[in-house]
Amino acid sequence: MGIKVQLPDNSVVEHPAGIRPIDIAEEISKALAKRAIGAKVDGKLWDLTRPLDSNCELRLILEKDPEAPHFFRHTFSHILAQAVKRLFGDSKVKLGIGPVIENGFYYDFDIGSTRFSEDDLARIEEKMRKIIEEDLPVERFELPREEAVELMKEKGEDYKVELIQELESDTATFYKQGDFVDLCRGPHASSTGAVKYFKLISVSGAYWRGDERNAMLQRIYGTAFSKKAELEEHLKMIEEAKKRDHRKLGPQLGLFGFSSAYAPGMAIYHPKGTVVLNELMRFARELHQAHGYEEIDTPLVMNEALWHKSGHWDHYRENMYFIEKDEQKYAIKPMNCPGHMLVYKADTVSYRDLPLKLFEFGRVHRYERSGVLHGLFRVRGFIQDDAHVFCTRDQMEAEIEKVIEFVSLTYEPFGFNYRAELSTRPENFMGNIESWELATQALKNALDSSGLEYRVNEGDGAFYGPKIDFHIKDSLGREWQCATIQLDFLMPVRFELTYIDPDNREVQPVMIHRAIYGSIDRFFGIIVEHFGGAFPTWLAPVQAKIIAIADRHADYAWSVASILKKKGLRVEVDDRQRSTNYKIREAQMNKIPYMLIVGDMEQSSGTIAVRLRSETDLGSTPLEEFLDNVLSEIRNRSLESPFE
RNA sequence: GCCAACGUAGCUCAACCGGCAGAGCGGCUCAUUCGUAAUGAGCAGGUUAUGGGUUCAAGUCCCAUCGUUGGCUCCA
Repeated sequence: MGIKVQLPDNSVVEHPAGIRPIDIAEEISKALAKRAIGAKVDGKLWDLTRPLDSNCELRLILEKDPEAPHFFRHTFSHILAQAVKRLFGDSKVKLGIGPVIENGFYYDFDIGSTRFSEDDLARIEEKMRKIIEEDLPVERFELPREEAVELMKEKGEDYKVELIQELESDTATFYKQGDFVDLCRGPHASSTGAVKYFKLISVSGAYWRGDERNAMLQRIYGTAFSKKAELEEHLKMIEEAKKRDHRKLGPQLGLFGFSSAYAPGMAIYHPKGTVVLNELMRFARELHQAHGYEEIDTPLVMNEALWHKSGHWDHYRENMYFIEKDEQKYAIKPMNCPGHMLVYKADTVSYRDLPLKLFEFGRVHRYERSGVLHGLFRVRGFIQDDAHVFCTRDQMEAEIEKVIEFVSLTYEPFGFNYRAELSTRPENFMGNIESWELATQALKNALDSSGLEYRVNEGDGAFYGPKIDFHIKDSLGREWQCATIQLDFLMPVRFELTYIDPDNREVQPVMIHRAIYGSIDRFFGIIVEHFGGAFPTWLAPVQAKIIAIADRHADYAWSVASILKKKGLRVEVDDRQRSTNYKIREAQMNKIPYMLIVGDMEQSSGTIAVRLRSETDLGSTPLEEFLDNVLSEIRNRSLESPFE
């Protein structure tokens, strides 16, 4: 019986059933067969050696194809498991799961009370290289569920047994390479010799199936690429990321610090960091004012009763801090919404007042488990640029569109790429399905008309409403969640919010909860890493450093400083008795945008010698010319210096 | 919270098998007056995270606490 196989160039070849993609590749050319790592059959990833048994479309996956890493990374994870079994004993090692992840793979192991050490990684790597050298063929086979369970029981693979028993299909797929057999959906490279460049990265604990009630397994992470250069670039990127780490740069540049003994999880902003924070807030404030938001300020500490009413007591208590005084119980706010409710309710609202937009730089505190704290990215106290838009149902979609536009305006001066995610109704939702449908559709429509790239996360919304999250891609390609737009069905009900409609009836408003920076602290951390500490001039804590060459230039340096300061520039004078080289080096390492060097020449001609942190030396420049350019650079919140 | 590693001067890191806590940078003082990434000399700086234990002797070994770092479904 023949089957018809359609190739990407639309040609169709006929072969007997059972032919393998690798055979077809060889028929086309030996070289092609050698370069192929896998195949795609009717859109599904397929092993090169897995027989084709019906008419299909076939595409070979070469090293350069985006699907290629899936094949070899998955095989790497099996080689890792095989190496661990060889080193620590087949019967001692129980396997968890070993999937492909971005840039690499991992495998979870249960090896009893033994722990992998960092040194073990080198030994395991060595053993892996040996398995690659052995060039073991990777073979796929299927077993009926019962037999599959038998096989895994026999091998003492308790976790695999659990997985098979939960399978939906009647058969389980296995892959075998030499003495190693693993339950696996596949696909894989066709032999252990077909994979090349990898490195084991780290070892850590991981709960079986990510549930902390389950056993703690040990996870080994690895990274793998098809080209050596790619692997090296990835490793270099990790190094680069370390250099840009805001936890390192922050203290180094005098921006902020942490007092782990006295305030774990709370950032302490020093003068320079506070300048940046204030600039971020000034920018946000300008935008909010221009877009019809009214700024408010609500208390940090409010009576516990408020939090019962808002529902936070029921749903968020674990993350809240409490205080008792005068036999009254108070909570430190973890969110700003209840405070905003009080502002809304202070007056009778007319439909003419809508949309009503209340905005606050709200400082919130949330208890986070010690293990999840991470620099400024995950803290226990932070400031949100938080606002609530109250509007009618008819206004809802237009208002969401405006917020999406607002996100783009806010991110523009930072040069970020970002994308959105829409999260829809979860299982434990509140309210009725119709409003959920309506709201989700409104979010979707607004996203569609924005032209923004977005992904849908079904069932990932908050219990009180659907939401859009925005993820910023930084200069190293890593993503961070910042802005969020959430519809809240719960709060207007709990606080009995109303407005008076044209027919003089009380109607419940729609409430949109949104933050653009999200947490200003996290956003700060992101831009520290994004710019590697070299902030655009409008954000730089010190915008210009005036460097006097010798003592006799100090007065002139200070007079230049005073002129610049009067124009609102943030300047410092360095008239210390150090060499010019020393002072330039220091300013350079502090990533100050402009170094203004003044000596005899400048003093006599009333100029300044401008050096950029990019090391460009502009030479003597009239003060006016410098000022005009820098002031407009700052006013425009430019990313680039006008002198570049 | 859980698993692992770690915690020595402001920072980066030494201190062998348990035997006098040290260096560079930074800071301060003095000399030097310097033209685009480090001038030289000197001085100060420590209850080795905290608390307990073992020992003639603890930064080092043991226990506890606190903190930091990497991770804790990207679902065979």
